[in-house]
Amino acid sequence: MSSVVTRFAPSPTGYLHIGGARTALFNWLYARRFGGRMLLRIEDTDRERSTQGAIDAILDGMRWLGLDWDGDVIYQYARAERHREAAMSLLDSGNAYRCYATPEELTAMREAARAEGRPLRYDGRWRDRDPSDAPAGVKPVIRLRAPADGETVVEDAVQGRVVWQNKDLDDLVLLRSDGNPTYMLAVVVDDHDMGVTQVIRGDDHLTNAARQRQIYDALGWVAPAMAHIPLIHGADGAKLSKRHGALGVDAYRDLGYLPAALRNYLVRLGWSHGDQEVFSTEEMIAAFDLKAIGRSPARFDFAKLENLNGLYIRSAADADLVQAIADVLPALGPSRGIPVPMAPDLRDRLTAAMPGLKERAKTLVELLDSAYYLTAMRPLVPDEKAKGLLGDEARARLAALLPALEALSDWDAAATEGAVRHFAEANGLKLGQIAQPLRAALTGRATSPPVFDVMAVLGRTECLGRLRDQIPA
RNA sequence: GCGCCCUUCGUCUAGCGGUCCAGGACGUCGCCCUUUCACGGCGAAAACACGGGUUCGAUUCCCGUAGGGCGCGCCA
Repeated sequence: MSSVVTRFAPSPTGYLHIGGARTALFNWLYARRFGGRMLLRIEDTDRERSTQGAIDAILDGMRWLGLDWDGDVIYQYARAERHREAAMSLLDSGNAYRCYATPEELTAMREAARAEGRPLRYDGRWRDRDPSDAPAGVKPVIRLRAPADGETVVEDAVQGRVVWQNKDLDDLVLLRSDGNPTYMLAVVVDDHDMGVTQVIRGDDHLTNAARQRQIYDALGWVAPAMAHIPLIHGADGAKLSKRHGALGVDAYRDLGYLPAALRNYLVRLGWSHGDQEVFSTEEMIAAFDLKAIGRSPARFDFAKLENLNGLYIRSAADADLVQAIADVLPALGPSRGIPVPMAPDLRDRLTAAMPGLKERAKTLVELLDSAYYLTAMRPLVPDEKAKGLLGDEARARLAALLPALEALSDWDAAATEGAVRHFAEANGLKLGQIAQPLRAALTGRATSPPVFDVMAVLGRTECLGRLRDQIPA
């Protein structure tokens, strides 16, 4: 009874995209669910395209999402010698052979096949050829001598039993002509050596699973259990591209999404647990199950993510939200009118205003925008809608109200509300007729948290000042 | 072209042969609450791709068709 080992194995050729993030999440949940470990392996055998920047972005993305891995990060390329060994042993056992076909030759072969409507597969031209035919000066690749007949079967935890006829699978390259392993070989050797018991990855790898199964068999190893999860599509149903939501997770952070909300959204994309929509991390771990993963691709829906994010914002602690804003602030740039880093007194006022603000924001960015009134300098510049609320009549009312506010000894929400309500009653006004101009004068906007709460946060001096700014001379 | 996979409201999904004139959530619309906007509450419209079987009975099982996706690299 070996304990569960999963792995997340991104190739460092770009940021951690949303599909990769979900794959990581599922691997993480599965490992946590069964008290196992999740390993992280960077698949950097493509020396041309792998970059340190991408590695950093992936690691940062996972940390931000709260997905930790067990043990050290494993770099696949560092294990190339071990992969070569495996290829050589396959050569020795007759399960692999040298192929001297040049890249140009193979391209021509594929083009001819395409033109004639034949399958685009390597034709095995060196499979049984005598080594003495080897052309001089051509460095060979090493190919797997895959079984020609019969079938290859993958028992997939999500896809079920999937069967390929071996005649439809060609002899894949194990070792390139420069002696470096291919992905197909490296994955098999690494998963085996790392003791991986459960592979969970995107179903773009399903065909690879069959070919990898053949390598396992040739090596005489037992293949890990497989689970191929459906891909995430864009809102239009087409493959997720940069045009849709295929942003790096760092972009979601900068858009003002909370990691917990993104995790919750992602886990419900393709997976379900009855009618439950909201999951704490603990609940997710307790409920996660490969069997409940669907087989059809899911479309990414920003509206639902936003809704969930709003829910997480509303239920977050005020201080945590202020900290979260402080954290994204540098990425948002100076255009928000808030100095970076945030001054301590602003932090305090933001925290005080948070109960009213968080109720009406779906993202941290909205939260920040709605805090405009806290940071705005006198005299405020009202936006168009606020201007509409500050006509001559409204400003005259504010002028009439001013003395009552000035006379207040206590300045809290209850006191100001009492004064304003009394004023409205005495003048035969509906509360909105005075509260709305008040809001516009104090916040420069037509919408805000409850205006008496705003007044309490802003304080007497600032409020009276902003009111006088609007009163006709 | 060949192989594999998929197909329930606009979207994410529940459903594992009768409980389904199909349930939940987001979104949309309406009403209520209300100093604005939100939140919250109540309600509405909205789906089993199509055609054959199997069965007393199919959303559920099988086979086709159509549509979509993925793969077919000395990329991963």
